Amino acid sequence: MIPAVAGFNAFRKIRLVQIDGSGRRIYSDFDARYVAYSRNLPSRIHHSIKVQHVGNFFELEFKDWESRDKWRKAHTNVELFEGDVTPLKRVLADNPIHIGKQRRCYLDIETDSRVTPVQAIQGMARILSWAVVDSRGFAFQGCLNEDSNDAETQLLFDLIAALEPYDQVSGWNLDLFDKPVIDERAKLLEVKIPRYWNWIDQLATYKRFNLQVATSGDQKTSFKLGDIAQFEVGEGKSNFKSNRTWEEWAAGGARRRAMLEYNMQDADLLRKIEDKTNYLDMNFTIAQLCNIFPNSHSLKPTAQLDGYLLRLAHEEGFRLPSRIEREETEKAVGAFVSQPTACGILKDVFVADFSSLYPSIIETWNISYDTKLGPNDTGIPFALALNDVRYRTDHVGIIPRVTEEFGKLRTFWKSEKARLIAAGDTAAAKDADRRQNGFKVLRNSVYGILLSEYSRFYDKDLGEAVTRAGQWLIQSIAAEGEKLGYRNLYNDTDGAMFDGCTHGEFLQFVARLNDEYLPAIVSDKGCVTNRVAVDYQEAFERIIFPVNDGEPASKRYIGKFSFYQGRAVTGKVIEIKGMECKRGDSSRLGRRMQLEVIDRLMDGCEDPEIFVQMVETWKTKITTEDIPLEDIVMSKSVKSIETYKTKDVHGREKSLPAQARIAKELIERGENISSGDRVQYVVVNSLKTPMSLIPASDFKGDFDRRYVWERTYQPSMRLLTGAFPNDRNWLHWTIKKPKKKDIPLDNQLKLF
DNA sequence: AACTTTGGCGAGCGGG
DNA sequence: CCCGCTCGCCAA
Repeated sequence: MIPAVAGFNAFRKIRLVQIDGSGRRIYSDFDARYVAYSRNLPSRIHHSIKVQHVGNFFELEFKDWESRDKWRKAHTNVELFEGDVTPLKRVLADNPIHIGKQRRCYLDIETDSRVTPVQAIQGMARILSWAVVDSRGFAFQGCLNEDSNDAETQLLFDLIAALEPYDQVSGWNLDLFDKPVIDERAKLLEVKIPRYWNWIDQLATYKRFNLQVATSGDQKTSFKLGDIAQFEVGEGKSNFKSNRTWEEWAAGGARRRAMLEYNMQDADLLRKIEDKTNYLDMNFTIAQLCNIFPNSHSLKPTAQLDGYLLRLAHEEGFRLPSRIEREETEKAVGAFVSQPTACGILKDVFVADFSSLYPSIIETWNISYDTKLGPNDTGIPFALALNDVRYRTDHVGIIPRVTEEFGKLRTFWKSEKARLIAAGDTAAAKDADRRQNGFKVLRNSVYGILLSEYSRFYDKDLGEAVTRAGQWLIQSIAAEGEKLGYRNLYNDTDGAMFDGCTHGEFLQFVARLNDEYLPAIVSDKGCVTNRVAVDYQEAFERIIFPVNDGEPASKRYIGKFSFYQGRAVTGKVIEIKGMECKRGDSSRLGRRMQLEVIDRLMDGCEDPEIFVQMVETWKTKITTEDIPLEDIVMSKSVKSIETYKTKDVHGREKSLPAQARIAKELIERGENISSGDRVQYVVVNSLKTPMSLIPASDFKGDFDRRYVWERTYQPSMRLLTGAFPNDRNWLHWTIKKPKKKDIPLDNQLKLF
């Protein structure tokens, strides 16, 4: 196996990079090949297309990307495989290459603050300084000597030299700022940037991996480096004014040194964040498992699965479908979600969960592009999917084969982890843990690519076979529970909640589902092997669904566990789903008040009067006292400004949403706000339509107190209505006039 | 030579 | 006052 740390195009060649014993790069070149595979030889092949047998396929080789593309478009009737694959991906799939360990560094640059960030990424700002830190903490720095092209050229040369010993370069918002700035300046100054680095955006990496871990709303209000560093490593940025880099650089002496220090501090924060989170390491592990280089692109599931599957296909002599450009894809139906069937403080609620529902369905029904039967295919044994599409069962399909493999590899690395921990090898155990988690990530992303229009595996029949089976299974076990006299409270996708039974009864129920019921109903559909199973791991001592407009809401609840991860719980273990306190776009005071209410409710307080007092206290505080800015600002992310709908359905002009109006204003002032960035604003008058707002940075003390109270109270009100639906009129403390239908007379509340 | 999915909630906007 | 729509964010 060749351990390659990087690879890139180099004029009709693909150049792979290896590292020798003394850390020097060794290059090996491969032909850049533009190929496609076909089962049959298409008639009248032009002589410029080279054809040869490869396994059971004909390999068609074209002279370049354009000619392959043109031929594909002109011959859509010919079933071509892997006809989209880039030469680099081809080399990685077809050769005994594995992704070598990366020598990683962290990079941050400072640029001329006199031009806007938007202009800076167009190449209009000089780079004033750079800082590079590596995993061991070794640091390097460069500073512009004078305001001239020659000096900046030297600065870039020095940067290239500093990066030279590394393979992977990480930076915060690297893809949307530092990298484009460097590229543009290098182009302008005619400096050639080597191609052998894997550039990875640490912000994008953080966002991707942080999605999976439970976090509070407070942590989600900002993804600025300083705020994330504060949260992860308890260390913020200094008070250097980053919008005055030019002045500080120009002043020279101590002020210039302060700028350099600030620059270096940021680069070092990147290292500290990684040391804490290991997200870049996690991504490297996944990239390595998939035979792709660990750059920003490697964060995407399509890239990961493509890398893994192209290699597997090459090794085993099958071929993957070509990715085709689609106009637009039809929407597929997804999971089943029910509305909770009860309100109040519900006690002793039991949860049955399907383990790895979608992968287990794929394996059970053998759902794959290569097992799907057409309406005219007869005489072949099949499993019948719930969308009436049949999947042959006489061989295991590629897609289930892969989910199964991911599952087995995960099990293997889990046991390795345990073995290594027992052996006292913590470093290797950590690595094993990353691998088991990597295979979990990969296994769960397989379903996504069946319904992604950008994926070579897109097929609505495959994706819907999965989701409809899921709907059918969850509804089936919900009905089975009801047959036993349990009350089915709520279901979402793969989990069903019941009350009206005991722990022992529920254990038996779940055992019977697994031993008899599920195997029987699945076998009825023609499935040969059953991989579908439910797990009983959680029970709630109490659970509350919030209520809005008299209806309990789906996707939201608070609960206190009595049984968690398969074990009895004695302490206070709380679960909060979907509530405002977990959201980064809710009001800070709303989160605070809601957490206080949740805390009391979960402590077992069932006296509404206590909560009435709590509401009164909060209301007095908010309607009379001073409130700091941080409690008043709203924070939301924005998309790129052109993508907002400016017209309503009748074609009339309509105003943009609040966050977009603020973003637009900030962009006009020259700030660098791009898709995914968050903006902060204060509502000055909520009675106007549209509301009057100001950017948080303009705050001088003027804000709408009524609005702040509504945003604070509503999240708690809905929970209190859920807990005590008939004891109080919780609308009493709202400021906007209550609607008639909201007056909570018993006969007007549905469902209970 | 680059984009995992659908379901659902609540805020805000504006028309009828 | 009600409703349909968009948007951001979360559950799975």
